[in-house]
Amino acid sequence: MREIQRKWRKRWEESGIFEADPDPSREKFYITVAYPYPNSPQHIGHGRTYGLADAYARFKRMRGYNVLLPMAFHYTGTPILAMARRLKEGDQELRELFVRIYKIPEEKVDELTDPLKLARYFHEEIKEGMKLMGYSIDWRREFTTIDPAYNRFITWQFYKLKERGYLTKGRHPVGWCPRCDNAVGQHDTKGDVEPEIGETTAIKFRLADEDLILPVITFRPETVFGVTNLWIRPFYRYKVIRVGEERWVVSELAVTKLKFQGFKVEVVDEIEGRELVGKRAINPVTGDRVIVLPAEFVDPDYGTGVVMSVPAHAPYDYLALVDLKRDPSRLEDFGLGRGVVEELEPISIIKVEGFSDYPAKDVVEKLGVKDQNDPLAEKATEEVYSKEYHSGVMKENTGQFAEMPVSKAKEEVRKYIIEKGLGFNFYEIVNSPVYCRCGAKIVVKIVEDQWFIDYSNPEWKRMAHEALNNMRIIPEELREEFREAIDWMKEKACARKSGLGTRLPFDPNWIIESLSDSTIYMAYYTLSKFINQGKVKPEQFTNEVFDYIFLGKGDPDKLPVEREVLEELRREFLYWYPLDSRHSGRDLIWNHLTFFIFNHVAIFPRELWPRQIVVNGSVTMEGKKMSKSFGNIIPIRVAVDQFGADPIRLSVLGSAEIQSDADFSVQVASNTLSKLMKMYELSLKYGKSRGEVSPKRFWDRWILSRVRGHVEAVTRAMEECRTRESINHALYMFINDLDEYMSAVEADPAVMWKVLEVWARLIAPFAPFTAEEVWEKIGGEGFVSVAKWPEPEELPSYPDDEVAYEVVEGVIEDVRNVLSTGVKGSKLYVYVASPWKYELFNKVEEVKEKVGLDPRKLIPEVMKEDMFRSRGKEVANIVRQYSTGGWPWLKSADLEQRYLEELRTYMEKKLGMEVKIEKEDSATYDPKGRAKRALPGRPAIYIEA
RNA sequence: GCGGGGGUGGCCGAGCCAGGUCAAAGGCGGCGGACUCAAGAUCCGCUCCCUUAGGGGUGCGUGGGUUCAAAUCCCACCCCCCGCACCA
Repeated sequence: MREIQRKWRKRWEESGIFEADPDPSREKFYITVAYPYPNSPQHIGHGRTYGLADAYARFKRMRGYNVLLPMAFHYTGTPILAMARRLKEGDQELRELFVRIYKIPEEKVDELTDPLKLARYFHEEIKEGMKLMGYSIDWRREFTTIDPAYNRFITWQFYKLKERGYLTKGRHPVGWCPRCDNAVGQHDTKGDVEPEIGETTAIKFRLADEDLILPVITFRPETVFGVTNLWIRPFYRYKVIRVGEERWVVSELAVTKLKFQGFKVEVVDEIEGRELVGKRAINPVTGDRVIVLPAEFVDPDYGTGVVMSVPAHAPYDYLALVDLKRDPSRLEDFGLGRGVVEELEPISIIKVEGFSDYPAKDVVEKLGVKDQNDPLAEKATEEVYSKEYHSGVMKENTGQFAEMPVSKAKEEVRKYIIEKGLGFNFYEIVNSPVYCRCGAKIVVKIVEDQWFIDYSNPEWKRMAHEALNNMRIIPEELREEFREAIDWMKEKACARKSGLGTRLPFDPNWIIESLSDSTIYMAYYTLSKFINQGKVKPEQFTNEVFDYIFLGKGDPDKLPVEREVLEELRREFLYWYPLDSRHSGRDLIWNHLTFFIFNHVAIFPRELWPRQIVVNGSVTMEGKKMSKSFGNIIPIRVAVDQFGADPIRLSVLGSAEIQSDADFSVQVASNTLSKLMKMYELSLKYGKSRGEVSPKRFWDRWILSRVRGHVEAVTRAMEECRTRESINHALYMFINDLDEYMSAVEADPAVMWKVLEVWARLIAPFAPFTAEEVWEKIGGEGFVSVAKWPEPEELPSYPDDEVAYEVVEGVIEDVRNVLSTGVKGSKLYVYVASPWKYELFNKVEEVKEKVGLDPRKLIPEVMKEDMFRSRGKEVANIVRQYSTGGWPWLKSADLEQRYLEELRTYMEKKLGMEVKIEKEDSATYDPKGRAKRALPGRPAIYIEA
């Protein structure tokens, strides 16, 4: 197998059969797959999308299209940087992964601390894997997204977007590491945690007797009406800061947060939390005086380090209050009497169906939460929140918000607070603490001047919908999801300060991020060939040149590219565009694929909008999700070495239809291999037996007819990328039939040759190596990869023979059924039904066109004829049986009898009994009177010892 | 919550759009047999319950409905998975 793979890889490469150039005489088909991100090797999971695209490309190619399938590499972004850095920092876990799972030599790993080397390394690794898998890619068009020419292309794209008013600038919150002074994404955090940013409302509580403000933050501004007290950490030094004319008390980290969120703050003093304990603060919304109480659970790193307490509706606050009531002695340390606590009672402000006035209390009791440190408290909080949010209504003690549903009040109260200057917007890391790899806690920074692509633009959305409506989506079920995705799109931050990629031309501090520089690159493949061939220099790609190539604008004589080359570029682009099929994984619907639609409609004219999107599910490994932690990721190179490219291709594409997850299993792969080997061996045996196919025997006709059926089925299925069904027919069912043929009868060499000749072509999109080898062995011309796709018409059709086979199989099954009851016998009598029953069946077939299969209508209709009416009851019974849907049957008793005779020895062999064919009407032997049970397609049987 | 997709036999999974040959493809697992000294691989048969001459019952998340006929169509309910971004 390895030898075969090597051989054909080499021949394909040398012959250049997958290199596609414009050819106006042929219809083109342009397919692209999402290019890989080279920060890890390719594994079996990638074989899904690439394998499908390749099989589809090969199929289309064989159907006569001039097919282009190019490939490039996506270097843009930060993960490559982050990974190289981790390696440099000596991350053992990562090193282990590289060495043990990715099988990278130890000494090589050290070199990969350089991000570019890392990218290049995996780039080559992935490319090698693609070649090993036999993908029919035109490598002349390869590029990376940091190539100067590509950068120019992206630059042009962004000029276009700006020109059309699709770029905007604004404020935007991001996760930020104060120590590294940089934006932090998931891959920059310890444990790869995505920092989730939430918008909270900060509410300013002013001390009653002092000019100090305690700001508190909350996700539930509407609960401000239920505040009973504030919590402060007693033994912690807070900062006193000046903000405008006001003096605020906040924790140290909060000072940083406020700065990053655009506040001008100045630290003027410090104050110990306990100094504030016992003081009264004014609830700015209600005007209530609430007491400041000490609580160790207050985390100074969360929010402002001061929190408001709403015991009626927040389980944590309720629990804290209960604890304090249970043991008020702690308060004495702060010079507070017990009375202070005793007078604190939860204030109910929300009514919820099925709960008392104090939902927090209800849920805490229901779940049996012990105290504030009980992990169940989190769950309780979620439950209360969700219940109140969705079905809660504000009570009459909430002033203008009374009777408002909580979900609405939340927004209204928040607006009110901000408009009246009683508080402000504050962003917080929801899942804090999240740590940067450097160890610092991540905060939220409001980035000013952030660039956005404005996908919220209604006119743009309308065009995107239009494009979608004219596009074929495979599988069709996902169209709805695309619709949603388009509607849901809003401004997308499209640039960041670090990472690899292209700089924003009009604001070079920014680098275009990776999802935004990969939306229309399919157009660029039509040009990259010329760059790689040296026909054009990157510097020659000016905006005006692109305008001409892609949009046909401008004066071609005034451009820095020779007229001839320029026209060639334009022709090349116009030949391949529009894109015929875009392939990618399911996870990219909500970003890449939708951006792909948006950007195409933004930049290109209607006639160049993409025609089709194909989306596939992922791959599991022996039924389990692939993940680093399971250690079940097999790099492609390792897998190919172990199982062979064809078996991997077949088992991944054959195990699931497009929308669901495929599974890779070692067992299936090795079964597949042995099936392929079997066909290969047959090609050795029958490779030279080409001859005229003149099927005289039943089995010859049958196998040819069946093969024809498989050709039809695979062709139909592949047009819709249904690889599972295709492979089922092209491999499993095909071989089953062939086995049946060969075991039933001595194979006819000419028939075998023909069957193999068709098979090699049928399997070529899925198992190209084996197909080429078989093709060669049978003396096929050229490469099977570019041979003509088989047409059903190449094979004869024998529907009667196929029906006869099913009838006989039915008989065999019935006999086995009877034998399983303990009956023993060595002779089988098979009785063919009387001719009048065939006439009855014919009649029913005819009548059912008019009245359907309803027996109540069928029977009277049939009874109109005397010959049936005279057999009244029997006919009624038969019709009733048949009206359950019917079964395959041959058109006449003679025909059925002839077939049964022809297949008599087959039945004898299968059943190990002597078989006699009799007629119902003239049975020579029928001791038990079975013959009368015979029906067309269901001969009666009798077994005798 | 909103949006999308689903619930099928021991498990995975087809079938559902176009209702009838659906006790329901295929695979895995299990059982039995052939081959083998043996194991593995391979091949053959069985694998819901009852019955034992090709029969019957139950059955495709739950409950209703439409129909001569429902895994498939309609309604309601329950449950599960995925997405909700600035990140590849």
